Amino acid sequence: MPSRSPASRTGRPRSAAADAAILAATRAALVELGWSKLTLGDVAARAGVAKTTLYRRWAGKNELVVDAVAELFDELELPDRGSLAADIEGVVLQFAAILARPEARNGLMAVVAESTRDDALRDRIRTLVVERQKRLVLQGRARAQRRGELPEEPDPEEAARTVDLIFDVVAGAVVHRALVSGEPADEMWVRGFTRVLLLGLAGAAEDSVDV
Amino acid sequence: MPSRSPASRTGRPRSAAADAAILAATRAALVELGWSKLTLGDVAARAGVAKTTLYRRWAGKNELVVDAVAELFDELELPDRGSLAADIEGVVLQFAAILARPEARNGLMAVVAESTRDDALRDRIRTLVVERQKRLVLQGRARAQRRGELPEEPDPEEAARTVDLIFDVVAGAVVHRALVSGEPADEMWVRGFTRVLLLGLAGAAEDSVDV
Amino acid sequence: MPSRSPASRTGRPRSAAADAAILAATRAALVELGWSKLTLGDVAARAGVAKTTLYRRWAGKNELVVDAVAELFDELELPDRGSLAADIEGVVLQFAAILARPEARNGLMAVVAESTRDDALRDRIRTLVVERQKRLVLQGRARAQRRGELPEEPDPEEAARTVDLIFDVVAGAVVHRALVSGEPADEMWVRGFTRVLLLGLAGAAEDSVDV
Amino acid sequence: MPSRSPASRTGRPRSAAADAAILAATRAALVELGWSKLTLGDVAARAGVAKTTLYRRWAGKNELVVDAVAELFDELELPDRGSLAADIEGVVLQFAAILARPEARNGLMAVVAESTRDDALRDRIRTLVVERQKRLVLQGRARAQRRGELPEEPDPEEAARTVDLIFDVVAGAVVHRALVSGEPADEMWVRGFTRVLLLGLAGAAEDSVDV
DNA sequence: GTCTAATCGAGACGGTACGTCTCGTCTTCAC
DNA sequence: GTGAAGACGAGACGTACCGTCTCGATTAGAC
Repeated sequence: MPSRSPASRTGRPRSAAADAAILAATRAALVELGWSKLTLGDVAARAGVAKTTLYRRWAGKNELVVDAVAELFDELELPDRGSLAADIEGVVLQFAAILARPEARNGLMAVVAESTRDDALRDRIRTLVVERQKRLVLQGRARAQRRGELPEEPDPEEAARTVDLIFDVVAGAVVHRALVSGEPADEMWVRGFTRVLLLGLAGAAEDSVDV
Repeated sequence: MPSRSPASRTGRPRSAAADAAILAATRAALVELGWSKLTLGDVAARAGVAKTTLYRRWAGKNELVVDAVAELFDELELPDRGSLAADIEGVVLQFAAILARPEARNGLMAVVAESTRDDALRDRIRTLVVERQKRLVLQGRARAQRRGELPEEPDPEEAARTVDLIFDVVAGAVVHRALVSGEPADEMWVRGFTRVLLLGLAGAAEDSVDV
Repeated sequence: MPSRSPASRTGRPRSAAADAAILAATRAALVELGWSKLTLGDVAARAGVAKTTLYRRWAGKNELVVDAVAELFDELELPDRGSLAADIEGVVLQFAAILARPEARNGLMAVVAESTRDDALRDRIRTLVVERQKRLVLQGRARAQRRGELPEEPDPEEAARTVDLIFDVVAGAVVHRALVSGEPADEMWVRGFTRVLLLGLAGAAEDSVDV
Repeated sequence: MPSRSPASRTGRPRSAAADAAILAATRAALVELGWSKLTLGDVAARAGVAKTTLYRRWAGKNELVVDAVAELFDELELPDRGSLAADIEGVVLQFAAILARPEARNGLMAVVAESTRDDALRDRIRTLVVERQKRLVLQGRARAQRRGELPEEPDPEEAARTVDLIFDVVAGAVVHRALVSGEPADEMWVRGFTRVLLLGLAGAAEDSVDV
């Protein structure tokens, strides 16, 4: 995901191996040092790469960390546990498990903090992390509709709003539980949370039908 | 909130005005520079104070920023809008308004990120920010019970768990909406969110009675 | 003057124009940047040549600059102004004029400085600059002998020592005047200097005859 | 000789020992590495001093090296060997001995080269090295006048011009002999050079009386 | 009305990392 | 095989902050 000059045919090509080594080194440094003590010089040294190579590909620490962290969330997948509630519980537990890893919790929160002052960075996070994982919500809804647990959505705009709300509530609550409250998002908590969420959504859907 | 040596009777006392000036300067620096570019030297200069004075009172940047940000959330209060739903909507909107201020969004997320690697810092945040604002949930429940909107809680442990869940969901969802999704937590969104939350909680309460 | 591999018959021959372009670019860079800020990458770019080409032909910055500067002194020639004193004054003024050019003064002194730690470089300077210009002293003496201003030298070893002394005194004094004292080596100064030099040499010659 | 802010009474005073350590470290680095490979970071490390301390006191490499080298020439003194010629020979030999030291020859030539592009640097060299050592010429003349070897100078302006000429010729010739020709300025060469110089000056003085 | 001790400002100190620059080499494609 | 292009590992640049220290100058309570 490092930036490349658009059309350059001549000259020595960039080493493909270097990218992977740099991202892995970044995650290792996040684990050991955390975002605020992570230095690009140290990452370069861990990756066995010169500082210039790193700066040639990434604009700075934030972009690098976003790319390194984004890869972590690609592991998420929607398990088929037979019911919508069970599926959600499964993916939420996976999400909590990733957030339990120090490189994810520290790196993610730090770049989110930085992104409050850097719109380009916020877009990068949205593109590489948030929008990318909304696939899970969409898959879950489609599967539940196939099972007959959920009706077809008549209004696509309303449907999109609901997806966003679900994502904000799920991601927000799990992150807050894990990082701010400092309590584990364990099976028991997840079951309670999922129940509230599904009942709330079901109730809200009925209401809007009534109205 | 700066630490003081326990028993010092003699000598020149610390300037009381300096504390306030330093915290205000910290917030101003957060607005202009953000957490990552904020330097204690700069804060000292803004406050018209020597670096030594600052280091004498705070252990480091994180502690200082937590103190500076915590004050912001003390403005929150539970409005009396006649119904539980309206009260919640009101306080969530206030919370969203504070999170729209750059010193709050940036400072808060940065120290949360740091706190993932520093237990003492996480405790400081919990004490000064999170636990301090749970009063809003407690007040809201008490008022709703007086109004008859909510029954008395029979099980105090279950009640505490519910308070925590509410706090995680509310704070997490609003923060995620505002900072990660980058969409405004405006009145329309807050109404939808509150409906889902209250219906979910009500449904879950019925269920647990059944079971 | 760049080094060439001794026997290379096959393949594309080296561009002859490139050599001249590189030396000219080197002088231009000396004027603009001076020796210490001159970079080979910049010279290559000015000459419209790849860095590889430059490194294939010169071992480094010092060798390149010596070659570029040495060409400047080939302009010197002994004018025929009718008398030994006038001839010397003429050539000294020419020398001073070259030393007034920034690429000469800066490039020459810099490589002399470097040569104090690099014997190969000192030899290169001696061969390409110093020995090459001693021709002027030899020509001047021969012409003065034809005119009857100077006697034939009986002792060739003593004659060589005198040539060296003259060269050290002339070159050294003019360089010191121009670069260290920072005063112009103008016609008035040159006349005074030449008078002292010739009277000194004449007196020394008489003495050695007496003894 | 490092620059100091003119009137600063408050704050921690600068370490006096650091100056001496830095200048000594500079000379040691000149011996080992030469001017062009000398780095300020290395000098700081040798002196047991932080880079910032060095940059706080000197503007850059050139200023530092001038100061470090200038101290070397303060060792020069005019010996009393009984006659003007012998005194000159003595001091020239001392000068040649200093120029035989690598830190002097390399450092001096390098800053002279740099000074061709930096007027402030040229003034610094002139003040700290050249003008400072003209005392030797003045002492020598005064002593010779006391001995009756030289007449009193009637015209002070002419006298100053002669001092400058002597300095250019002596310093220039010795430097050229030692650094460019690469031959030793040994006793034999110095005797020959001194004879030419004194005879030339004597002859020129007579001439100007005649005219 | 001292004495005394901790405060205050100022700023130098030894460090560390920054992001940029240039080095000289290497690797690729085009002629 | 040469040349242009440009990536590569290496390492110095000069700057900015770090958190500590050393100063002289205030302060205010204890004596």
